[in-house]
Amino acid sequence: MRKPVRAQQLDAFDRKILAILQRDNNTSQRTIGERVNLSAPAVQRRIKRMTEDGVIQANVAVVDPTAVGQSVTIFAEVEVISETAEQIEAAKRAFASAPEVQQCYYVTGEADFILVIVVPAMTDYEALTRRLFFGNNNVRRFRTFVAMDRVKVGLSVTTES
Amino acid sequence: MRKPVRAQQLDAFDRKILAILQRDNNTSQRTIGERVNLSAPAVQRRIKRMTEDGVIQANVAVVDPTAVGQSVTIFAEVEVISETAEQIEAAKRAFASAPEVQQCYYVTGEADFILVIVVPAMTDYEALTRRLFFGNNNVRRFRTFVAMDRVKVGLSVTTES
DNA sequence: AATGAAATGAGAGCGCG
DNA sequence: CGCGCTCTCATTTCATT
Repeated sequence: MRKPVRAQQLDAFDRKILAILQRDNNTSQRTIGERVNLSAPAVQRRIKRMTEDGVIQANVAVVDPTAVGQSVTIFAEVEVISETAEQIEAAKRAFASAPEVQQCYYVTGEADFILVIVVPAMTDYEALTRRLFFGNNNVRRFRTFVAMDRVKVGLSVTTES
Repeated sequence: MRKPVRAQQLDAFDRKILAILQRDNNTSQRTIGERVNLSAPAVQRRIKRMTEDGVIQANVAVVDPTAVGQSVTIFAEVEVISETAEQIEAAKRAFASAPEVQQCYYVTGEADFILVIVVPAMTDYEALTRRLFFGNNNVRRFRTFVAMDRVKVGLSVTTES
């Protein structure tokens, strides 16, 4: 089940606050207030409300993968054989449950899934493919793209027009 | 230029702390200390050191794209014509500068770049392709994958073996 | 109904042993 | 590394429009 996001309209204040928090969520409420022309408690209320509403989904630290020995980033395009609802759900669960899989999207186009995978070395990816792709008889084929450079990385989203 | 990450060895404490901060960076130092069996100031010192060393790259809020009217997530595989260093750098800059482009990777394989793009609607993506792909005479071709479901999303990285 | 000002309490950031 | 302190910041209360 997915989070029930009561997507009500966000006003200009909310959007500005989100823009700041997406860059640095340790910014003090007083500082945010000064930048958006609001008092600290007002900022506090809005952040709380957006968190409850699921607009703010999490507050996380971004860690450099190479610093923790996870130096290989890989994209994998996966094509499945059967696209029945049960089969798709099973594949989603299988992919999402692997800790090496950072991101998993179900897509339209020439592939069915796109995975973003981070592993210490290529041998680990090889092992993962055996487990995740060759070990899954609903996977028809997959294509691998090895990242040579992380040109831009982020989950941030444009909140201002 | 890229950040100079003095990638020294992280011990088991550091890795546990990172694992916690990647889930919720608002966790108090006292709570973290209890979970990893360390005092709060010790936790603070480690976090400060890892931040200075670039292991922790940022602290950000994760915002639900649909809540801010950015409801379409798209993957684009881009193949370029010339792969000279200057041309590649120019492409990197062009892709990274677009705010709709959340993530951009330079990859090996059947494509040269993979982009993760988030826009309010398909028409916005269409406009973006004109600007970014058709307007760039070094782009040979590109393929589009529209995300129907964000099965798993994260920048988190496995810090524990 | 949402805001801003003031008071309270928790947590971060120090130096100390 | 842990213990104490200080001080900033988050959080609540209350009056106001």
